[in-house]
Amino acid sequence: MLTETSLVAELRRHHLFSRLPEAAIQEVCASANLRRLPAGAALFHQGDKAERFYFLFSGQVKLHRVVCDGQEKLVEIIRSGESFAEALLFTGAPNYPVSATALKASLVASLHGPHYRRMLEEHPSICLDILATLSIRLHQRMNEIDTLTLANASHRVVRFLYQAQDDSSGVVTLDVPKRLIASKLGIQPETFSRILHRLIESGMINVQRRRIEILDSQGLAAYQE
Amino acid sequence: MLTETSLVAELRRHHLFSRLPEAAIQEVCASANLRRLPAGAALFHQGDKAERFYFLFSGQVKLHRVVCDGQEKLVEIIRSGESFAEALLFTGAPNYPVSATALKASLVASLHGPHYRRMLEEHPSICLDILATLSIRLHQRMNEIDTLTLANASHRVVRFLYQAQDDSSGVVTLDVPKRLIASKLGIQPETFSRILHRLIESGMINVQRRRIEILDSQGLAAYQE
DNA sequence: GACATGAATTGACGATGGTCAATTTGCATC
DNA sequence: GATGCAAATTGACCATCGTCAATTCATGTC
Repeated sequence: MLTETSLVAELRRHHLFSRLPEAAIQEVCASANLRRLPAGAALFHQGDKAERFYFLFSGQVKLHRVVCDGQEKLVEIIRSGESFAEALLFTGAPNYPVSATALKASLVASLHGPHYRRMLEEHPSICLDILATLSIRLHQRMNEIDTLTLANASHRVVRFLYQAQDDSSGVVTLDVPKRLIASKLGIQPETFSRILHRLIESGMINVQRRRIEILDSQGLAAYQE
Repeated sequence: MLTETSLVAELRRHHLFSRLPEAAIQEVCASANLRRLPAGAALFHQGDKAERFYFLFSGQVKLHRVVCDGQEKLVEIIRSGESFAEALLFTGAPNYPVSATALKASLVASLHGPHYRRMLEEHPSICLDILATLSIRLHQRMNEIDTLTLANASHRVVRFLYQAQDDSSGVVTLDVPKRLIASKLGIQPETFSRILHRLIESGMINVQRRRIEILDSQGLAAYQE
């Protein structure tokens, strides 16, 4: 049961809920739970039965998969205000394809999938919004696939820097450990470190802790070519 | 204008249209074109203005992208009965993110996106079906990303063989040239050839032309580990 | 401030896979 | 069957990246 008005108000701002009439929101909240996760706690595991989806009020959650040789692969970082595992509402897949773990202490709403789905069937106009979100995510994935098939690791890193620029200000602020970035790029932490170093030496970027400054944007672009 | 009844009937079997009332189908067909493509012909190019989406009646079409260094990357093979470029209906993206080229002589319906979208807004119940399709595709992409981040090329090939089995009969029939498969796996044709050869030598598979037979399923699984 | 723990870095080494080139095979067309 | 062209294969070589190990650095706790 989710009652606190400030939290419900935050939920309403999300596109999954913004067009639902008040009564429907109330009903969804009635079957919702609030969960507090300390840093490092697991929310669900890959393969678990998937009846619930989630909304992150505060904190940070990572979605990750274990691939065959036991290695862990970062799929996505969830930030406050975002929903996750909602795609399962529609596929009918019975299990989560990823694991979810809190990176920082987090506050999440756990929502009942089938319940929400019934709401959706009664208010189908929202579907178009959701379609838009999913389509965009599909393109993001395609972009990632591009990045991963780029021949060498340097290209991937440079491409990542481009895409991660906060606002074309030339500054990239990493909000997760570098080894997770490396995992997402499909390279080893050591390799990531070496490539950054090479870019520093050639005067293209400047790195301080988790703050990366792009000095020579054209040079980087040329490096990609 | 799409009039031929057998083609319209085929269109109706697709989930994008199956739930539309007759009148709506008629209207969609009124703004549709029929296009015949010889093998090798381009349907649209990456970056083109995206006002239309497509349905393939017969033949084979590839969706591909040109990545930065001029190399071409296979995104997807479209087979008859499938629609493509329909995700753009919802994102509002103005341009195609891929190019489409006929691999074999093909017959496609070219449908007007905005027109169809208006239909959808009037019959929102179909949206749930479309949501399901998109969600499934999202998972496929995630799987591909897994494949691509697997450490080495052999793993990718083995994984591909597993996923491409027609019906767990242990037979994989490639319906496109091997170099396109290699492209999709993010490796070079030469490497693909060598890995297949290695698998043959170790007695795990048998290759005749484009027909690959999996002899030792357990052995392959172990190879993956 | 000392200490502990995990992240990041750096070096050395070796396997993997890309590149280039030459050759063979398969397929379609005349 | 002969010809031409693209696909596929094979070999040799080398750059790249992963692995292992040691070290430094950062962060939080007592």
